[in-house]
Amino acid sequence: MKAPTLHDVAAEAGVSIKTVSRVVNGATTVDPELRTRVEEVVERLQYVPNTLARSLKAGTGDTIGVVIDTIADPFFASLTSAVEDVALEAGLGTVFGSTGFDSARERSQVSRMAMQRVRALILAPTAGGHEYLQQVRPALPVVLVDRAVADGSYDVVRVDDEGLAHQAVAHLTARGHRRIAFVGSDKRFITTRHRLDGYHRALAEVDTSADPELVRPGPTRDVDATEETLDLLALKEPPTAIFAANPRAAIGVAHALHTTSRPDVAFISFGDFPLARTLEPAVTFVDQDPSAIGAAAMERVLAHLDGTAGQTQDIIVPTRLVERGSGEIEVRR
Amino acid sequence: MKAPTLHDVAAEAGVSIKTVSRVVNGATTVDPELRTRVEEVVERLQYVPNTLARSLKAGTGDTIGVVIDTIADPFFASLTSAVEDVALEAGLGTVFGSTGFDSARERSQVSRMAMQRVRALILAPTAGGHEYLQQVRPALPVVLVDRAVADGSYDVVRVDDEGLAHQAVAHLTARGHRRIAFVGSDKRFITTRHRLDGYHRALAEVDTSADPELVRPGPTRDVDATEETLDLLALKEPPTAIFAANPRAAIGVAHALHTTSRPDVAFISFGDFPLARTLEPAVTFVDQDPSAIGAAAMERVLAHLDGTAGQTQDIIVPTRLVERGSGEIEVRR
DNA sequence: GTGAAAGCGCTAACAC
DNA sequence: GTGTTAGCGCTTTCAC
Repeated sequence: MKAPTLHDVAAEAGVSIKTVSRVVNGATTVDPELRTRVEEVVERLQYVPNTLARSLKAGTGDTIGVVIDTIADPFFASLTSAVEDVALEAGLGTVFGSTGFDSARERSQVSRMAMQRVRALILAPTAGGHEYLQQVRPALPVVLVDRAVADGSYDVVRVDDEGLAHQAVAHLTARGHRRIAFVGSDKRFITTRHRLDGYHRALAEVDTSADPELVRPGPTRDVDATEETLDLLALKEPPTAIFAANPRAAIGVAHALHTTSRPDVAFISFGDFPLARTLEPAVTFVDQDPSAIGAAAMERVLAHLDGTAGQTQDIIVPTRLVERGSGEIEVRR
Repeated sequence: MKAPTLHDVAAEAGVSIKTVSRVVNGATTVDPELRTRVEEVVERLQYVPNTLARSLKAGTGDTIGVVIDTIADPFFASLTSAVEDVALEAGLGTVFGSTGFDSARERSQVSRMAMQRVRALILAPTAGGHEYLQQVRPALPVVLVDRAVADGSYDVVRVDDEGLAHQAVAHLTARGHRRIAFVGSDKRFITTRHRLDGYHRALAEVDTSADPELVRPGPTRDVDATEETLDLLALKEPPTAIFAANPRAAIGVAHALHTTSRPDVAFISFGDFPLARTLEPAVTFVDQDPSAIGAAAMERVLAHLDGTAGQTQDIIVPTRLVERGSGEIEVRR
């Protein structure tokens, strides 16, 4: 039981294959009588046009590819959702693939998408090398999201990691904090390193250097961030404030702070998370705006497809620090 | 600057197009010398096989389609992530489309996927009619997730909404609660109605009928659930316990409960959410296990593709109630 | 072990 | 306004 083709419809309606094609594609130059006859047969045979064939003919597909760490991460889920919304308006579908933070898997996902002839690729690059991308590029516009790669020749849409981390930590130093801990998720990520740079710069501005004991860029799961935080609180000289470098880490930190009843520790998160506004005190955060990043990336893709992209761009999506209480706690005297 | 084809490689290597095809597809029956020559040219020309053409020839694509409310919902993000993991092992890619709860958009997403000749469809149906699905079905295995449609002839993978809601509410009545509020997200969803049924049954078992004032199935955003909760708490006879019918509503309820300092109100959520374990008291919940649903749905899809699917199945993924404190609060005397 | 030719479903020329 | 033809890139006979 195969799907009917243009040919089948044409035979059934007693017209040529091309006439059916015209009807299906809404051409106006078709005799009204033939048109209705064809439409009737299309309906009866349940004819569904085959995009594969169309795309093969056209030389390019009608989907755009999104390759990210994992769709289960709310940051990337929002980002991808925004990409889909913009893509859909342009009549493009969305395929996605997750890397699981593995650069070999990233390569295989990208390769699969290149074989599928996606129109363009939106990629959150892993920590690995990206020379291979040069090879797909001629055929395929690539827009990076969230982080750049060493080779600066790609379009990127991201936030100002260094600057925002600096702003957050300066927010804390302005309230007298000097022992400020840094809890991140994975030092291998360039974003974590940039946020760490901002952290150090803010401390340097108040003539302080970070106590290595307070710098924990490592955890990859919440529970680790919780453990790191518990460990920090148990130090001889514990931190008076904590900067969490991403929402995942922040959730772990928040858990530790609450289960040990330490609302006196100042706390700022890089990225919002559900219930951050509900905790006592509510969690001050730097907004990451994933959906703005996704929408901007997709707009950039459309520009490439239009041929209006011009020079390589490094787009910094504007964000802000939202004061909710936890970041405004003054240092204890 | 077009992508090179088998033909280009063949010409360059001085062999036939078929030999190149064999090499690319890893056939063993190729002269080693020719093989290396071809491989060298493939590398030099950056040849990328065209899946579109392969699929056209094969008559079917190599992706599976996932159509859900929105990928920004953590429930569906986890579900989709699990689908992708299983699909990838089977060598299949994942396309997704969101309905935005709109049944017209659902139809257009499904239609787009049918045109793309996805191998199978995993669908979380909207509230609208689904007669149209009958038409795609012959060509396309369909597995529903999270909720069924009126026509019971589709495979479904879901949890036991009625039974779990009953279990949650019975958990509350067992602790003396009789004034138990129901806060949902959208009455139009069949899942909400099933959960409401379970709610009513549990109350009936203790010879109580629900006070209509306490039943709020309507909110669609957190802020609404927050407002509904504040309104409930302000009643002359407020509820002593609240059952939130989904995580989105639960986040709203939790916010209201915490900002008004009402830890005395018992509370159970249908579905876990980040920080549910961190709040005071930690939130008791019924597990929804989205990733088990996604994995089971994809396994079912693979069975269809193997031709081993057999009868239509209604798969109920086992779940459990996790006691964390908020659901174990006894009624005040 | 290798190659020539046909055809997957469609659209874009180009006749009629 | 409508039909015929060629060919998109690939795989699959079936000869050699």
